[in-house]
Amino acid sequence: MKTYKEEIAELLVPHTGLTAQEIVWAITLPQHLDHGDFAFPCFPLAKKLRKAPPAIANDLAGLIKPVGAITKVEALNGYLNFFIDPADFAKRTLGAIALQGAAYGSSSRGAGKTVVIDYSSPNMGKELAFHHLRGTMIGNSLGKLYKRAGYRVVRINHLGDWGTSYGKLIVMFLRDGLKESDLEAMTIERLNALYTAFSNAAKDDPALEDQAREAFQRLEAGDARYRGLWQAFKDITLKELQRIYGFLDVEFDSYTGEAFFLDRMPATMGLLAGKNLVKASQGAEIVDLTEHNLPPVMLRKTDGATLYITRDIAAAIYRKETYAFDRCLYVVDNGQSLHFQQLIKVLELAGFDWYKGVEHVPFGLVLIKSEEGGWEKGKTRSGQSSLLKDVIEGAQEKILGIIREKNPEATNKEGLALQIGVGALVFSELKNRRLNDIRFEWDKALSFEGDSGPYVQNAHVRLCSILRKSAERAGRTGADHPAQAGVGGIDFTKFPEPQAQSLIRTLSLFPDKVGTAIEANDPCPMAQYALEIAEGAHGFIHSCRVLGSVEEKDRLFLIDCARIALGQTLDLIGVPPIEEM
RNA sequence: GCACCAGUAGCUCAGCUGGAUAGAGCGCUGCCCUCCGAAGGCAGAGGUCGCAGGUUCGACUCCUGCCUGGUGUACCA
Repeated sequence: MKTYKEEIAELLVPHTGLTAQEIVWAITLPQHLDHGDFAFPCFPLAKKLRKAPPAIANDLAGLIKPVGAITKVEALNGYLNFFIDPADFAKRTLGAIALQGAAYGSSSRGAGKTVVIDYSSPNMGKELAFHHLRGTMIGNSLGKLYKRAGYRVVRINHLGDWGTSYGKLIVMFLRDGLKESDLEAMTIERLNALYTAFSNAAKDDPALEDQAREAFQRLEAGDARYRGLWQAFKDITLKELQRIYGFLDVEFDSYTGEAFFLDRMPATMGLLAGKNLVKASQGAEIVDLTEHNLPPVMLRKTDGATLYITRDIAAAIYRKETYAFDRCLYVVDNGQSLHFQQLIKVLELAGFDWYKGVEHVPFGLVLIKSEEGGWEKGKTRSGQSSLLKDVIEGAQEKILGIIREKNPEATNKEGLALQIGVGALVFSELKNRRLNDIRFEWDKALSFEGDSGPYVQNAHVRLCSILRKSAERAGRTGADHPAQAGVGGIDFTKFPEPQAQSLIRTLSLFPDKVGTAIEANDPCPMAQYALEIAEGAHGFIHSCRVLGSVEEKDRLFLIDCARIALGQTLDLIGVPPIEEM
C-alpha cells in the first residue's frame, strides 16, 4: 500500500518538475494540527520558478484536486498543506498495528546485513557498578532496534579479562594464604575486596606492583596453576554478571573476552609488520600515527606484553572473519574516543576496507550530585555504594514501600517493585541523548511523576487495566485484546475527539521513530516517543470514557492498539512493560 | 598542545534530512476524583537557544573563530 506521502508526491510530480522521491523526502509534518497532516514546503522551488514561495503554494493549491483520502489542499505561508480524512488515517494506522502486533514497525532496511554490537564489557573480578548501566542498556536497546529493522544482530560482551589486574588478584589471593580448595566459597565480593586490599597494600609496599607484573607474566606464559586461578575467577565473575543481566533482561550472543584473542597475537603482530606499520620506539613496538594527527599506538610493551588495543585489533579482524559483519559498533563511553580513532585508523592503514563499517558509539558520563551540591562521577550518595546491584535493590525497596501504600492488593509486590525500579533507572539513562553527560538524581529518577519510567509504565498499566476490566465485565478471564481480531466491525469515524486524533497521530509515528533511533544509534528518540504515547494515552483515557460508552467497541480497539505500540516501545528501550503497578 | 563532547526557561532535558508562533518535566500560582488506576488531567507565569561572524529566501539546527565546562591523551583496561 502507498503511504500518504507517496500519494501526495504523485499529485505534485506533474506540477513541480521534481521526482516522487524528492517530494517524499521534502514533505514534513506540520507542527500545528490546524495546518493539516502533511506539508510540502515550496521554498526550494522559488529560485527555479523565479516566483515567491507563497505564490507558488497558491498556484499549486489551485492546480491540485484532492483525491482519495486527501480531502483538502491549502496554501499557507509558502507551504502547501494537505489534509487527510481522519477515518482513513485512523484505519491505516490502527490497522497496521493490529495486523503486525508485536512486530509493529518492522522493516527490511537491514535485510541480509549483519551488525555486531559490543557493549557492557565490564572487567572481570569486579562487580558491575552503577556507571555500567548506561552503556549496557544503550547496547541492549540498539540490538533490539536493529533486529526490528531486519538486521542480523550479534551481541558481544568483550569481557576485560586480561591484563596486569589479574596478576594483582593472584598476588593477593596467594598472599592471603588462600588455596584452590578455597575457590568453592569464593564470591565476587571477596574478589572485589582483593583489589581494594591490593591498592591499599601497594601504597605501603611498592614491591607489590612488581610482583603483580611478574604474576601476570607467568599467567601470560601459560603457568598452569595461575591459569587455573584465573579461570576460576572468571567463572565466578560470569555467574554474578548473568545474575545482574537477568534483572535487566539483557542478553549476549558471545562472551569472548580479551583472553580469547591471546593466541592470535603473533599473527596480528605479523600482519601489521607485514604492512610496514610496526616501529620500534623506546624499547616498545608502536604504530606511528603522527602524520594522521593521532598519538602513537602501543602494540607491545618493553616487557613484551601486548596491550588492550592490540587485542582489539585482533578482535576486530576475528569478528569480520567470523560474522562477516557489515557494521561493527562499539558502545563504549566517550572517554575512549581516542582509542577508537586509533583502532579504526590502524585497520584502515592495514588495508582492511571494511574499517568503514567499524564505528565507535560513544556515550556521556553519568554524574551524581555530591554532598556539596556539585556533580561528580562515582558514588550514588555519600556513604552509599555505587554497585549496580545495590542501586537496583535500593530502587526496588523504595518502590515497594510506595506499592504497599498505593496498591495494597497487588500480588507479587517484590517482583513489580523490581520491574518498576529497573524501568525508572533505565528510562532516566536513556531519555537523554547518548552523548550528553547525565546528571543523575536519585529522587528524580525514582519519581512517580513527570517524565519518568513510572510515568510511561503507568500509562501502559492503565491501558491494560481497561482491557482487563472489559473482559471482567463480560465474564471472561484475563484481558481483552480486540486488535488481535483485526479491523473488522470497527467504525473509524468514531474518533473525532482531539485527544483521540492526537493519540492516533502519535501511534502512526512508530516506524519513523525506529528509523530515527537507528540512524542516530541512540535509543533516546524511542524513549522520548514513549513519553509521547504515554501522554496521548493518559489524555485520551482522561477525556473519553471507554467502558459503557456508545463507542465502547471502537475505543477499546484504539486502547488495545495504543497498548501494543507503547508496550513495544518500552520493550525496545528495555523498560519492562508491566500490566499492573 | 592535540582529540572527542557539551552550552536551549530558576533546575534537569527534548527539538528528524535547515522551515510556519522554540517544547516537556521538576519547582512556583491555581483548578479537576459520586467518573475505566489522581503513579493522572487542565490552565498560568518563566527564553536575546554561550558569544561573534558566515552560508541561505529562511539558522536552535550547517560552516569558521572565540568563550566556558567535562573527558581523554605510549608501557592500565
